[in-house]
Amino acid sequence: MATFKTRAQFVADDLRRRILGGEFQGGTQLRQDALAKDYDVSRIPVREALLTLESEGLVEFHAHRGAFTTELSVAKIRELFDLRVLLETYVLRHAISELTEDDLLKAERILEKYDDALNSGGEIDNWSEYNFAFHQALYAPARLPETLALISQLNTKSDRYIRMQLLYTQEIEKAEREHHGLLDFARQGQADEACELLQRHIQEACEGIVTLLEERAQRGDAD
Amino acid sequence: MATFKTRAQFVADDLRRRILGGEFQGGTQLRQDALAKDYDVSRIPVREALLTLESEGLVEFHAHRGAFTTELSVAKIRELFDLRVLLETYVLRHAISELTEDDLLKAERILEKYDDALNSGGEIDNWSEYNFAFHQALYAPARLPETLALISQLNTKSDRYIRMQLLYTQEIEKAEREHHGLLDFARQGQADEACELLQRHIQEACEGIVTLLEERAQRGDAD
DNA sequence: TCATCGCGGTTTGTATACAGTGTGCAATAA
DNA sequence: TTATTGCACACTGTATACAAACCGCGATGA
Repeated sequence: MATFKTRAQFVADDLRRRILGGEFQGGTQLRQDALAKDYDVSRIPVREALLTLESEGLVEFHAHRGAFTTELSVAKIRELFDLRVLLETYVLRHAISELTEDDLLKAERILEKYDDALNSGGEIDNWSEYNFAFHQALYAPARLPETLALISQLNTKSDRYIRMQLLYTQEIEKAEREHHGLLDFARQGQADEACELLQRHIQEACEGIVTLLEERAQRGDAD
Repeated sequence: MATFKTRAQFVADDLRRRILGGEFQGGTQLRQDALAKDYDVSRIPVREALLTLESEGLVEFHAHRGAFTTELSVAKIRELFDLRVLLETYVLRHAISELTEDDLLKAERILEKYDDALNSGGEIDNWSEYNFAFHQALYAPARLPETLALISQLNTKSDRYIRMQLLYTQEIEKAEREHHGLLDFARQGQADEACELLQRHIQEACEGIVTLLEERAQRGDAD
């Protein structure tokens, strides 16, 4: 497991972080030469990293023109979040019927760490990771690895927008309350209630993002 | 759109065809050098092709050990088909509420072509393509491109097993009848009935594959 | 004025060459 | 005989070098 990273993987991981962190505007071209100099490697591992990111939906290749960061339309964002509702409620329901005490403890521990981080100052950067880790922990007992991989894929694609919303609105506390609610329902085996809460949790986040994007579009903002 | 293929894309497309066609046993190593000679290109485009196929789930990379074709466990196959049911009934329901006469005609035309191919002899090789084209045509009116992309991904991953089932059992006629049934329900706007049929259609194919794999495992077959 | 063509520079795509890692076999010792 | 070490080979991962495609700008002509 501790298989040490190849240069291409390293570049892919770091570039993913930078893209999700909002360092590039949507649609900007990622010059292979510049990236190669950034990381002090040749263009080969850079190209391979970009291919990986393409498969994750973060960049797009155009033959002989290179790689560009992607930008999602409002319609696509809505579609992704609808898919998340479909897949995540599906897997949550399966998980709840298989939950052990140990699973609950693990999820709880992540939630606590996240609470601490929240109280000790707004470390928004890795909030996104905590958030996803909590959801993963809650879903893991379902033992549906392919499904979890799909969910992970959808989350990666929409991650930039989730972060944006958290930066500009103060919805973290709300998300936190809902996470506690999810865990409580799960502990009591109330699958229907948990799924309903999860659905609202995802849909309201989506609406928050959409209104933010539309406000921005109306102001003609580029930043 | 007629953007001409790069060598890497060409290799990826052909290699995908070969893998899905069953040319390689699951788990066999794909030597970059050998493939490069096969296609008379250098190893660079071969590596990029393999990376693309990795993102499609057809091969797996192990650092410093190369690429191996994947093999799915029965549990994973079941999981993939369950996901197909979930996503395809979801998108079919959306499609039916948006269907135009034109959409129906397009789907019908594909079905007819497929009927012809079936009557004029068992061209199983591209049956798989017809099958997927028909489903896509039926789903297209939903206008959910991200969802269709996910469905396409799931189909690619399970394609090898679908072909295997078709080769060893005589289920094509059954699938054909069900396709006509789907189209009829769609035409009449009977979403519930269509989704139920679709669900059976997918689940029974899955069971066929699973029994085939289990028979094979019991016989200790390698081929 | 505006469209079209062509050319040079820039950037991507690919071949070749080299470095680093894993693997298997042989030699050695217990 | 069996376990272990070390070496050689094979293959992957990456750097460098070259070929080909795109893009922008200026010249040319209607």
